[in-house]
Amino acid sequence: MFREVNTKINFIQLEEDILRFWKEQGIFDKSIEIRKKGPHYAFYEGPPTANGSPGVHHVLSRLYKDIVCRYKTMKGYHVPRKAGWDTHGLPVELEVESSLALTSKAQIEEYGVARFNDHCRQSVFRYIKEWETMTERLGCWLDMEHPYITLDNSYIESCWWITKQLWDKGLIYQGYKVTPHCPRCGTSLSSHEVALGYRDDAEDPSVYIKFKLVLGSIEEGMRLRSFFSPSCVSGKPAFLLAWTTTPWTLPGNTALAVAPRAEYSVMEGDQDYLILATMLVDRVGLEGYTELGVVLGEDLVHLEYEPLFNPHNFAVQRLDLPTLRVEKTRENLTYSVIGADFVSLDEGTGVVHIAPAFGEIDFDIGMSSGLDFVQPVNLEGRVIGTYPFAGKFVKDADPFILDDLKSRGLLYRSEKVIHTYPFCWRCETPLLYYAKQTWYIRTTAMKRELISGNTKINWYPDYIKHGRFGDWLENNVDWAFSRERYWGTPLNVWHCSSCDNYECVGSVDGLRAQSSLSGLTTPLDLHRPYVDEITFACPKCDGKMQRVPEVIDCWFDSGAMPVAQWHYPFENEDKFRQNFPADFICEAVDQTRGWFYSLHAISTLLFNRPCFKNVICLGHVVDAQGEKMSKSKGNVIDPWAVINNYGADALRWYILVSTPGEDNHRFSTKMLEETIRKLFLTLWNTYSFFTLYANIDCFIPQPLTVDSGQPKAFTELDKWIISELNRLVSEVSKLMDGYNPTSAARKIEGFIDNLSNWYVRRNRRRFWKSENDTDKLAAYTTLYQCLVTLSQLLAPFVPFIAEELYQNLFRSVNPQARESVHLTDFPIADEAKINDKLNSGVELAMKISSLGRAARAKAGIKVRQPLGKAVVNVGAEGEKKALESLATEVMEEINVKQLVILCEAKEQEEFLSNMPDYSVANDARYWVAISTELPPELIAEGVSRELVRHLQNMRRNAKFDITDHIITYYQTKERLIKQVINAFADYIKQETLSQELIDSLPPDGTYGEKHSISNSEVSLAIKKTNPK
RNA sequence: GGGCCAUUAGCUCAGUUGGUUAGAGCACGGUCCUGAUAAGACCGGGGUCUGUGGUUCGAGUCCACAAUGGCCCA
Repeated sequence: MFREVNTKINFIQLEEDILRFWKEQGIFDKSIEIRKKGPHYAFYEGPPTANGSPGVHHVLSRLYKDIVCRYKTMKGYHVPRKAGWDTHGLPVELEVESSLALTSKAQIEEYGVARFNDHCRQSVFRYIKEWETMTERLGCWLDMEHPYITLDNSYIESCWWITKQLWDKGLIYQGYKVTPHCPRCGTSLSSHEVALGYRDDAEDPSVYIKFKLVLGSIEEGMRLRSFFSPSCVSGKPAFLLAWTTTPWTLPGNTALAVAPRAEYSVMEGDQDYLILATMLVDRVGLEGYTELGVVLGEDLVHLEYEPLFNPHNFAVQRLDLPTLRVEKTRENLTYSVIGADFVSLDEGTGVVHIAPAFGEIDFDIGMSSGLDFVQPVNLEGRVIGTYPFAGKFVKDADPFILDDLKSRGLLYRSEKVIHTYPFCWRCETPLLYYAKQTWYIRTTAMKRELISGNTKINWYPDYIKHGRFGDWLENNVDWAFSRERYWGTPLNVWHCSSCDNYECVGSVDGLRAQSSLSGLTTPLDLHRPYVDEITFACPKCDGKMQRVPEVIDCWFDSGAMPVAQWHYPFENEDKFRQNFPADFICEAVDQTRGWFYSLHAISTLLFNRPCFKNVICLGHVVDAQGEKMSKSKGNVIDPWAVINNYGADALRWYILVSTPGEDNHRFSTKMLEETIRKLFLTLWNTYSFFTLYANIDCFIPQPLTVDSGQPKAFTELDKWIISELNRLVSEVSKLMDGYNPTSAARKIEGFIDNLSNWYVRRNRRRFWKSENDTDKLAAYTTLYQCLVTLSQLLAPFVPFIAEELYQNLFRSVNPQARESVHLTDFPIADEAKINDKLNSGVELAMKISSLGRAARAKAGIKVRQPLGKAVVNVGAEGEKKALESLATEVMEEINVKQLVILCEAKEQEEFLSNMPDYSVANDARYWVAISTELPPELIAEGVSRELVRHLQNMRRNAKFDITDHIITYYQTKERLIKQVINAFADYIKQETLSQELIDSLPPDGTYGEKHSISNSEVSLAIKKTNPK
């Protein structure tokens, strides 16, 4: 006997029970243990940043990982799933900063780095707990008891080993380069962090600045000379007109750039001359100026101009590039005009202000052209020196700078502009492009290997490979991987201030081996500030080696996980080898530049090979309107709310089925509810239907094949659904092997629809008929096999409901059954049972039935009223045969006594040209004609069916049990009804489980109703024969 | 500014190598069926397959350009 299954189901309760069962019996561990001898399938968990509660948008990748790993496990693979937590980084620091009300690095240091980092550690562990609870409740199996945690000493030590490897290969260098710098956080941002903070509506000054030409620098013979003939030299001054949106960079100006090939106009006004690109004269709009003449950009190159602010006058150093030597003070400092390809003639003036201290291009050209380097701003973004606006934050200094220039007649025009500008993604401070020393990994040295390694990776969807990721690799730049922060893996480089020697130490033992080591604490904590205390003797000069202040980018931490999760190479060499490279990883598309890249880069640099073979790249979960979910918009959906209302399976299935993985997932609770109705209730009702009747008949499942037992008992429909089942198994396996769970799940949904709405509906009679014959057994066996196989097919997707089906249907009656559906082998399709002809035959039968019903509806004849004949056309002999073998089904569906199938075109035409009492419905290929003749015997039969229907409804209204036998009383004046009851007595009795049909007043204690059938009144009453 | 992806019914999505009248679910109106079903069936309204050009005997599908949205990069 199967446990009784209520048609009303509380999925929440069910899931919690199953969670308990898994936990108590250690099913997850067993699922890995029993596959130990199977082929290994390596999975890498992309560590979630433990810096916030998980939202429904985090569920997506958790889910896909779980589905694939569960599937592979059932396919016989050994799939350990080590959890991981990304615990370092600026986001953690920011959260702690705000909780401690600290607002700057100075305040953190005052507060104490040790205490500060302690808070970071605690904050992280609080969130990890939340993530664990959520993961478990979702039914995502992950070994969270043995996770890798990036803050562990062992993890850090492995990171150190990696940097040491790269150091030894000469792939790490300290560069003086421009990086996007957050003056508030006091650190550089990686390009992916910068990308998070672009704002399209940033308002900035848009100013035109006049740079005074040194007319004496116009040499004899230059074209320009003709415009500034001796008379002019003593007269009006000449200016180059430049445009900028960052006035605060002007004190750092050390050159102006022009496009050598472009034409520049010399414009004459009352007071002065202005020079700018001819193409842009109209755009700039020079009122009161007339064009004096045109020269080429190259004619301007090498001209000298006066700096707006001579740094020497404001106590700011002037350095030489590329040597960075301090230049001597010069009173009459002038700078040169240079020619450059990048000068755009789309906006501005065609004269570009160059400040190598700010801006990547500026710095690069400074390096290559040997410009001066003037840095008038410190790392907090404040102006230094003795400028009138010194001490101000750069953006606040802008108006003062402009006032200053205006008072000196150097500001041509000042406007505002709305444009795109990057802001710090966490604290919204405007980023400054700032030249400073940073540690780099020379990824460009391995660019070719990065690209060729990528060709060996299977991307899902595949266009990421050559699109987003491929492009990213093609445009690879060195990885700025140091951060001037506190909570991170400390950069393991020590510096000797005496002889400027740098040493990279790749392990704790490596430190211990240094002479005169001091500061290594017990217990060991490799974080700041403790690690900063570690000093040792310089092997070159015996000076004191001190660690550099930087920590490592946390993307480096996560990218190091293939190595560091095992504390390789210090231990676990076997584990590392076994799990490298990964067979499968999966994250959202934003990780192309994040984790996907850091994994690939580190692996390529270390081992010259990719470290993952297959990667699913998911879209994002957005709200029902397609908007990104974010705390600030307030449209984040709490996964707990969804789970507590609908259950984890519902959430899983909805996310999976509603949208293909790579697309954005619009999350709508309304659609989720629809999903539940569509799949879960259909499946559940089929399941409950089966157990209900199987228990009534004491069905004991026999060997589960269609051809065992009594082959002749299996009907066409049995064979059909088994054929469909095997086709489903085959398709689902193929799709899953191709990492496409969404399509796989949709196939299952289609099958369940067929099973419930065609197989079960068409076969109901076989289940409730009274004889316990082989036909009935065949029906049970077939449905049983479908449900048991479904439980296995569904297991990776909706592990809870799958477990319920399996436990009740299979394990309860099989003492040897595996303890859980998740310990079973994924079904293998029996290709021999897939009968394509039969499949398309049934499809045709469905089509014809549907047209038949349409034809009846047109004629206005209820389906319950039997009709004589239906005539259909088919295109080919094969179709005719297929339909003939399913004629009974079609005839029952459309309730006709005879089905005529016309195949020959001639027959069809003949029939169509001469059919008096038929109603026809058609589609592009087929038509179905139904005879509308109603002879008395058919009307009588129709009445009998009306009677049966009313009696059935009465049974239900009277709350009789489905197996209760009854006695039926009737009273009517109509002869028709009486005749029908007599003529169809056996039929009525059988259908309604009536032992007798008595023409009399009902006795007391019966349930009665009055009905009108074809305008004939009848009173009916029913009574159980053996009321309890 | 550049790249990738998407755009099919009111909504959510299918649509195979180009080939009959472009489909499904939800929602709406009507009818029917039903002792598993909160389900299902049939009919109806609802489509310029985002637009414009091109290739082709034939384009939702291939190509180019454009628009809108999303993501990524600057």
